Amino acid sequence: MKQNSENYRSNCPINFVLEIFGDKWTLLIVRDLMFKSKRSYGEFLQSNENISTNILADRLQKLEATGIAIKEIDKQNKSKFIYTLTEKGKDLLPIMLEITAWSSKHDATTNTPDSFIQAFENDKAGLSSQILDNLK
Amino acid sequence: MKQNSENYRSNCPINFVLEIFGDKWTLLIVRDLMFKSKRSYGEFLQSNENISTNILADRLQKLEATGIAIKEIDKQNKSKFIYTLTEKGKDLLPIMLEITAWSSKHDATTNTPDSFIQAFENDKAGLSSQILDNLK
DNA sequence: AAAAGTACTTGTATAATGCAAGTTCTTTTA
DNA sequence: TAAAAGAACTTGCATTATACAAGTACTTTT
Repeated sequence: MKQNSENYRSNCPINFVLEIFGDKWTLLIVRDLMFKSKRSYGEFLQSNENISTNILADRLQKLEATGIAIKEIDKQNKSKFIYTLTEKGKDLLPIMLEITAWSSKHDATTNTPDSFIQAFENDKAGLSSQILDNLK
Repeated sequence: MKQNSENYRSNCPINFVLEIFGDKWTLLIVRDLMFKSKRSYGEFLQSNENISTNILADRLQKLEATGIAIKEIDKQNKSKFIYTLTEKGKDLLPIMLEITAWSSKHDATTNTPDSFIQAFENDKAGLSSQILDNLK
């Protein structure tokens, strides 16, 4: 039997993403890693949405477990860990861009910069590679 | 004051999507509406993931409240309601396609048809308009 | 008029989340 | 070199969300 081989509710690709990101917090950490150059527990804690410490710890561990981020000791400061996106994590960029575009269109209060919208509409590839370069 | 004007946790576009879709069920209903030609409560109930009746009722009401779907009496059968995607709901298509592509790449057990992957890579616009045509 | 179909609602147990406080390990400061 | 500070969690408990089983209301078919 191959159905639901890893205890997923189904083998649907939409469901697969929900099993990882189907909560109110996980994707915010990806956002911080991808767009805000945040890397440490303390930095993630400071985001506007106010994540709790236990939820943050849990989600970081799940992001590691699912191979979306890795955790390493900071070489400059050994009391610190830094998290970085794996290739699998970086591959989420097109989803993140489309989400941003959708919210910008449908949420009047979104704070998306105009420059992003312009770049997204006129030069999606350029925008993407700029963001990915930033992660190196 | 304009910050967090509608009681969102922040004005971030990623967060905006999470406030609507940040759970394990809501996006599955959108999937069923968008890709599976499902329209009624009873049809949504039958999906593989096994949603509970109270959660389904709650999510359908939220999808209406957020303007992503509308609920109407079925003219052929007045004991039945049918749900359809609004323009705002249809605008989720690029996100859904990117999610499908990501899962297909990173989940070995995904059931995404090869024909989808081909179309997504070679003719994204054609794939999109074919899906949207189907919703009319 | 009775049965079946469709869409929910309700009650209750379990699980997830939110909040405040405490712990451990490393680095800096006195 | 001992004390304080920084960073990353962990723990306990109250609140909220979800899961499961059962029941209700309205419409259509028999």
